[in-house]
Amino acid sequence: MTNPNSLSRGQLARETGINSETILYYEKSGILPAPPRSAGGHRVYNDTHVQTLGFIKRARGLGFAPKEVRAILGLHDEGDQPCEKVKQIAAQHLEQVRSKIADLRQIEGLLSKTVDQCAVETDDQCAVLELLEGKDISR
Amino acid sequence: MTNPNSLSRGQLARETGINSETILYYEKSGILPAPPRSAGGHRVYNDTHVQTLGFIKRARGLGFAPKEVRAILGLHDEGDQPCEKVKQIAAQHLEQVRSKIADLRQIEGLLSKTVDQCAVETDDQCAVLELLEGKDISR
DNA sequence: ATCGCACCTGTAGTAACTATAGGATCAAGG
DNA sequence: CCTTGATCCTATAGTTACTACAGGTGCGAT
Repeated sequence: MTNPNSLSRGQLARETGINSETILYYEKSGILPAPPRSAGGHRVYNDTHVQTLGFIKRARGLGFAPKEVRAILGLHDEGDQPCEKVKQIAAQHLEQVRSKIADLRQIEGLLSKTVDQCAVETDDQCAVLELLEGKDISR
Repeated sequence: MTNPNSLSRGQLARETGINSETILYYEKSGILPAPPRSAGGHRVYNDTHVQTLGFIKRARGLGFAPKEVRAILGLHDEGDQPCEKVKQIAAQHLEQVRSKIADLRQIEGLLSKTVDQCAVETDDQCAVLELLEGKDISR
């Protein structure tokens, strides 16, 4: 039973691998619904919170910005016709991911070339520094 | 003369494309040396500031974290034998870039597959949502 | 000399958390 | 049953890297 239906914040944190302070923050920021409370005022979470946090974690893991996650979760609740909008958000995100990959590839090429060059020219001047100083290192 | 030797903060901002408030912030955070002042207390920048800001901008553009930039600039000043340390920072950064690319590639694959699938299965359930809900979409 | 823009300092806001302080509650052991 | 220690509560502050504002002064152009 990895899914008991009554957990404390600490248990929820351990269950989901999300920092227990972060859980409070998620509640404050409206991304996680406020759970019922015990007589003494302690939060009592259940399966749906485990699921929602899992959703958030996976989405963040896929690089969706918190804003996007909020947007998706919001749609989820509204019920309208979420698929279209979710797809739209996902497609847009996919584009961002692709352009980020392209950027990083370029950076990678430049950096690796420079670091290699640094290994060759023993001392003279640092190729990395030259790159950062805006010099043309293509020689 | 794209490089006059006496510029105001606004001019420096325009010259480098860096927000003029950010220039103040860089000074406070120790990444940009404090310039001399005019009689009335206004900052008077010069070429070296233009260069340093350019350096910072390029490094940030290459994805170096501000911490790393500070580290590199610090070495620059200390003079020790910067090349080795700079190379080390750059190589480490390169590794990070590469692993980020790998992560993003995986995300890209998953997302694009899912979005495509979403285009096919007209309505039923949203494939993107199913992915985020942790279901196995590989079918 | 004056007008208005740019500058000054200092503070607050932003996002997304993380951490702390001081006090209350819960659950387990004696 | 009652104590004790872990966990929880709220509220506030710190973090990073900026951005924005407020209220007041300097600077350059007319």
